[in-house]
Amino acid sequence: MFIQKLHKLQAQWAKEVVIPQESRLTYFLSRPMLVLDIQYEGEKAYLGASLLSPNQAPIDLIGQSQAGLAYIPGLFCFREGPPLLAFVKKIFQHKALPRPALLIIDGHGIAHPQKLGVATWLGLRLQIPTIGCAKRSLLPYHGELGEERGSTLPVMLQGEQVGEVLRTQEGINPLFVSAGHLIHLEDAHQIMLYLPGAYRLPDALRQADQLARAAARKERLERVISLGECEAEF
DNA sequence: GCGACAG
DNA sequence: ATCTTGTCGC
Ligand SMILES: [Mg+2]
Repeated sequence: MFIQKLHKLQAQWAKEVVIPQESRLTYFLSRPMLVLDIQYEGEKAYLGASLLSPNQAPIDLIGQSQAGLAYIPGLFCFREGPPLLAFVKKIFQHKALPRPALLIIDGHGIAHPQKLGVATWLGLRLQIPTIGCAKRSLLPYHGELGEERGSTLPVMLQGEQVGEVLRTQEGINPLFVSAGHLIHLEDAHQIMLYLPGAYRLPDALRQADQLARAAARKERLERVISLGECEAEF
């Protein structure tokens, strides 16, 4: 069946994932990073992004594309991957925008049954470091998470830690962080805690979500760069 | 076999 | 994700 072929593709791609041993935190924190999210209206995909550069105001970006497959848990990369890829490529081509050295995506990286979440998929396609940040876990985890900000619990897969449950604000439900590609969990952890914000989700993710939502409602936005239609590649 | 299951 | 107002609790 078609679904089985997609699983096989994921298993094949998972072999290409690179999780470095060394930290590059100082590098990541000194370069622009792009935080992404999507909203849908039928098959239309509306993209929103916050481009963060050190000591500069965030740049708001929106765009539109077409959803990939219907949503199937575990095969999320085939739905959101293509539109995200088209959007990011267009951002890279835009000569007036700084080129991000890291992408943060609303979804999982390798904290996935096949170690192929949407953040990993996008990292592989672009060969750029990516972090997956989800609001719910796909994999089981156990233990008592501390109430203070920064508390974590490991998310395991076949004896290997593939992600973490991370409390970003005291007494607030945690997020699920995992490396996507070309970065390790420790750096991803530090970066998620470094991102500004007083709520469960870092401000940049909230902003990306709101931008995508505003784009879906076709609102007239100021100080937002619209990249228009982004042709999704299968 | 059944239920769960990122967005 | 989306359909959608008020409402309960800190
Ligand atoms: Mg989302």
